[in-house]
Amino acid sequence: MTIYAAAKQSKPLRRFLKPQTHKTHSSSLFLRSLSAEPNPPLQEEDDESYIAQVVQLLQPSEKDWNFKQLHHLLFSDGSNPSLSRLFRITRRLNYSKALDFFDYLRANSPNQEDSELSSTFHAVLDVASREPSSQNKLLELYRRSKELSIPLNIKATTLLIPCLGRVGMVDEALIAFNKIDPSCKNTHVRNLIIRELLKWGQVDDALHLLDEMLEAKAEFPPDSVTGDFVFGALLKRGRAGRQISEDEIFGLVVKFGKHGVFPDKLKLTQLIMKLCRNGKIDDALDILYDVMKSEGVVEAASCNAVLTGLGRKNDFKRMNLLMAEMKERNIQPDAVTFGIVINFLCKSRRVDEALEVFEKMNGGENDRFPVEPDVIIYNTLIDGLCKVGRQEEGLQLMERMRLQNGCAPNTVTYNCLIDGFNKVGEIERARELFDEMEKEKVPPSVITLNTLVDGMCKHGRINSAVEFFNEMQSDGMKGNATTYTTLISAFCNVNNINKAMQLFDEMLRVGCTPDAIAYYSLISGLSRAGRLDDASFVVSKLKEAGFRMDAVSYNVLINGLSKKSKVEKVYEMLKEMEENGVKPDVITYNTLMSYFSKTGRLETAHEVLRKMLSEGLVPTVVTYGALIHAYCLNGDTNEAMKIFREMSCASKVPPNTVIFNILIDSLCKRSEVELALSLMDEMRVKGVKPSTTTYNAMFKGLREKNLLDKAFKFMDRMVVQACNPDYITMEILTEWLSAVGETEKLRNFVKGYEVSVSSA
DNA sequence: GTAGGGTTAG
Repeated sequence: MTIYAAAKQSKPLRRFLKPQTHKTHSSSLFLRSLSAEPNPPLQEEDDESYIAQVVQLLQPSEKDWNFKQLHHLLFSDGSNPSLSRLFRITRRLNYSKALDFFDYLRANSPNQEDSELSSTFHAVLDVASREPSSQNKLLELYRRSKELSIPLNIKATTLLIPCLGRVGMVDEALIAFNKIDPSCKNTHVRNLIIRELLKWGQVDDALHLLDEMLEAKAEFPPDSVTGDFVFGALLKRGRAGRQISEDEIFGLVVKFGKHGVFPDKLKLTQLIMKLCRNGKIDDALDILYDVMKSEGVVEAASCNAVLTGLGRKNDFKRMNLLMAEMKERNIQPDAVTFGIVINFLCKSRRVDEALEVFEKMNGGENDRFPVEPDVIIYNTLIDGLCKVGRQEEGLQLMERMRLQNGCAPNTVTYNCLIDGFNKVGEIERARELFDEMEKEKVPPSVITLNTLVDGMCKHGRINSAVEFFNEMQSDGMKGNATTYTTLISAFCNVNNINKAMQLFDEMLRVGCTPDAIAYYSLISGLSRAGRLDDASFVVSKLKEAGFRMDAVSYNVLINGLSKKSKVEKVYEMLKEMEENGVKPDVITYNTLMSYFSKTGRLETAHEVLRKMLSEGLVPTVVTYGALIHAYCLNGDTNEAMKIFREMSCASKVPPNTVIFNILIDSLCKRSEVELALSLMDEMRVKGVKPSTTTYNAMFKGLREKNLLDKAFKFMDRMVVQACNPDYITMEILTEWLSAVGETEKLRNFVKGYEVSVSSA
């Protein structure tokens, strides 16, 4: 509908254009119009001939107008013609004539009123809007109206707002809107101005006007058009102006709902997705239930969006409630709905429940709408099975897929299975599956490549991995950042830093852009290898590439630097962190504390602890470990024991094996073996498992006091607990037991492990 | 629906 057609339908104008037919009138006009029916009313006939005459007079160019006759026709009885007549005359002229006529009226009309000017000006605008290059003409007219202070009526403003908006003169549009009489500000004109305000990012102005419309008893409430573009605007983001917060979105949707205006199916789903993405699941659910209750159209997609959000929050209870609600309201679940539930169960390692849902979805007796599982659902299940080590069942499910029409295994299916066999160390089976892909004409992807490369790396076959990568490359497949990161990390882990660096260079050379993870991995590898200059070089490259250092990467560097006692550099790093707005975390503080503790700087360690607490960070078992270690190294086992007692009761951080090890080692070294033994008991009582280090410390202490029986007891316990001795254990025991002629016991000890290995 | 990464104490 054109703007003109819309105007024609609105009431005030119709009153001008049509004969008066008010039933309460007993005037002659009323009778005449009645008697004239069904023929055109006389009034209109009169108007028509009058208008035709005036228009005729206006046909020559302005200088040739018959001003006398014109004046006579227009103003002969001393009063101006009706607004309706002027409007209709003007609308029959072309743009330039209309403008001339308007100027003539302004100059000559004897009793000039705002309404007359406004109405005629509106007619000029209307003419302009239907001519070529209407945009420029309207803008010109707008400027003119300001220059000459011509008041704009609602119709004129309605025409001008979109035109001003189009060229970004949104402030002017708002001024024009504000000048309209409040009682005329109908929904249509409000829609126009709000739309422009939103378009140009003037969110606050828009929301303010919207609020007026959304009031409970608003005179001009929102309509479906309002809803349409407001909901649309709520979905867009990152455009000019401030962001509309999720809370505002929720509030608006609710208020629209109170006026019976709801987002359409698609927008509802998108709004819900947006809310869910930002953690506003409760709001998303509220909106969904609102629409359901108002009997709006809700389809599975909207419910699926909420189900996804609930799944992410691990809220299985409400997932079930929503599905029950869907059933009640006859909202048919689709494959995606089942996929979400199955995926949730698989990711929570509840694979058997996932399989139950799967069996029910198309075969269950109580389901009115059977849904065929699709490839994605099969793949989800196969991945779920593989992730809990049931890759054989995964294989069976793949066979079952082949039996279902249109559900052939694809690349993802194979990738999941290959990863499954990799994770349990069955590299050969993984490789066989890869070969099977070629036979089955399922193309491998870069993920297939990376999965196999990772499997080989994780099982100590880095060279095979490189070889395989090269083969794939000669087959035309390209690696990506993940491929290189996998290999780089693998080489770092075996301390082959040069090879790692070489791969990084290769990655750049072949035009594969490293991502942040690639940089982080190399930085970590270099730091751990003590090559801090190389590490900081890579840091500079990371920054050049536009990535940012995060707390973890700084921690890696700080740890590396403190291991090399480069304290000044550590402080430099801390300063840089602050400058870059990266807050030190618990691990940063723990790293610092353990460095100062190890180097005997107890006071500095305490200072770090104070700072950490003042930052609101909660000490962990590692924090206590560092502190206890510091006191032990200072020879103050009493204070160490005091902290040990405090940590479990006051701070509720239970000590772990490492804490006990520190204390037992220190006590044994100070010949307080009895106390160490009592800690061993405490470990048993508290269910903290001793490690090889624990036993080694204990054996050293016991040897000093020659407490053989106790040593034998611990040797038995090590065997029972399958706690493997290391070379230190063997050194202590061999030396001690040989010296006292108990080599038989030592032999049995070693044999015990052989037995446990063979039985396993 | 599938792949890669880095941090602290003995």
